[in-house]
Amino acid sequence: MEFKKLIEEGSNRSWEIYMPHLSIDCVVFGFHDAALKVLVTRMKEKNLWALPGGYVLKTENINDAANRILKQRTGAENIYLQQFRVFGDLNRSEGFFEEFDDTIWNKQRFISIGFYALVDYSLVNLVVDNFSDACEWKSIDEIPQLMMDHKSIFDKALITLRKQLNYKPIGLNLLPEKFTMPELQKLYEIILGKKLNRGNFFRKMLRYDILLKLDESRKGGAHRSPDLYKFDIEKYQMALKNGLNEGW
Amino acid sequence: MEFKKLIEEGSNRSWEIYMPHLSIDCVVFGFHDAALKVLVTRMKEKNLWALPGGYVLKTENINDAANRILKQRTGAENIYLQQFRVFGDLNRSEGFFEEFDDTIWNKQRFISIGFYALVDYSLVNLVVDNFSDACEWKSIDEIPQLMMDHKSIFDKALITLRKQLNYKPIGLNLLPEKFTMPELQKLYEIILGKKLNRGNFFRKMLRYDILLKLDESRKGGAHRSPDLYKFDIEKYQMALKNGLNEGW
DNA sequence: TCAAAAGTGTTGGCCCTACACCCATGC
DNA sequence: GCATGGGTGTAGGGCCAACACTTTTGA
Repeated sequence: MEFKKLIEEGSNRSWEIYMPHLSIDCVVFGFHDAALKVLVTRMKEKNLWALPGGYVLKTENINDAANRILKQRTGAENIYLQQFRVFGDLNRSEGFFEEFDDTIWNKQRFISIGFYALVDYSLVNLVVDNFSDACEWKSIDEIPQLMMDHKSIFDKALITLRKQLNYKPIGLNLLPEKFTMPELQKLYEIILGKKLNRGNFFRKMLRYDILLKLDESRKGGAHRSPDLYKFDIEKYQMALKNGLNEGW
Repeated sequence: MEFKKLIEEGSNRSWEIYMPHLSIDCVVFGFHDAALKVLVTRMKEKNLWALPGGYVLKTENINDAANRILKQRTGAENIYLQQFRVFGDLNRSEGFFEEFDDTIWNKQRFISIGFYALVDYSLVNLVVDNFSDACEWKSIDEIPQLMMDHKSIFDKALITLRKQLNYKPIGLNLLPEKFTMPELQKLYEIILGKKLNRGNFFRKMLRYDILLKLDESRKGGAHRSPDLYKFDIEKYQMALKNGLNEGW
């Protein structure tokens, strides 16, 4: 059984180079075809879907590890990446790797740091690694059953993302450089899972003062050509740092 | 040297019962004398202040560990306790325990999960443990120098707390059961580090609809007696769950 | 009776909602 | 020219800051 061998051979090396009992799981969001997508991989043999993840080198910072793991999967660098929660319940991996020896790396208790990432769908090249036989984008409303507690990691990431909409700008990492207001609105609506009023969204977005209107419009639709915008990077970064609507 | 012995003797036991390389640090906030306070302990011999913390038993959930650690320190149970970030940089403990053997528990690399807690100052009984010779409340603007990266853990906790004010109710765990509006306002002002308008605070708080006005007032001041309030626990919990001002 | 704190009223401005109305485009 | 989607106008309400006024209390 090739998979079993892979795990067993990887085990020794893992014990050597990684922090034990510590893992990273990433919820990678992308936006495509008017849908919010999440990156999932399928484990060989097990035929089980999982969030992309990995371990932290003994000589590596946590954030660097998350970036490395994502780069291996997607080729993308300088991704918007944020830790949002630790998942460390005792029973989170119950029933997995039962067929292996207790000393096997993968069978240990793992405390996993959840990161979520926002990436430009068009810039990503998915990579299948040794332990997986598939790596795909799935719409957030068509996510297959996920292994262990990965479903709840995903849920928590989505909730966090939704909350972020209230006080942080979003879109720079999910949309192409140039985009229209209706496209941006669509992104918001899909993240939130509900319709927003067009005119009000339009003005609210402009009031945030993070957009630059371009002298072009998106031709090709059957109707009036919408104006193109891009983000004012500096103001966007400022808003990311300082928040948008903060009360008090 | 007694301290050294303590550490060395504790080491073996720690390796046995705790998850290696994983720690918990708690930023415990209390409110007293019109000041926001934080719990700090002083390590024996080292004469260095630190945030209260501990480790996670191999048989224990993360949140249970945090609760246990806090209960040992404060005697308080059912504390408002929330993880807010992981601190896992390579160099975070650089220079500590240098005089010990490399195999000693305390000298390892630790990834620390930061929790912050809100507790009723009056209900807490501070406990000095084996490794510390002091455990005290310090005002947030008079915090002594803290060991390792504990200062930045504290900073991040305070920032998180301030952000929470924008979308979560606060006070249930920091104030006594009955309190006045000016007292609640004082709490907000101290957390935020700035003055708020009295009338507007008053009405905004009432609009949140989480307060119950009592038929009593706080006698004794030299001036008009302020009305007493308490939190409507059910509505408070609802607001905690659903947020207060959420946009979109 | 007076100072100071606590409760309440008032005003103008901004944002939000909702809906309506134009404008542009491809058929 | 017509349907449709995109940009803009507008009326009403709520929240907000700022400030003023009134009430209550102990000295």
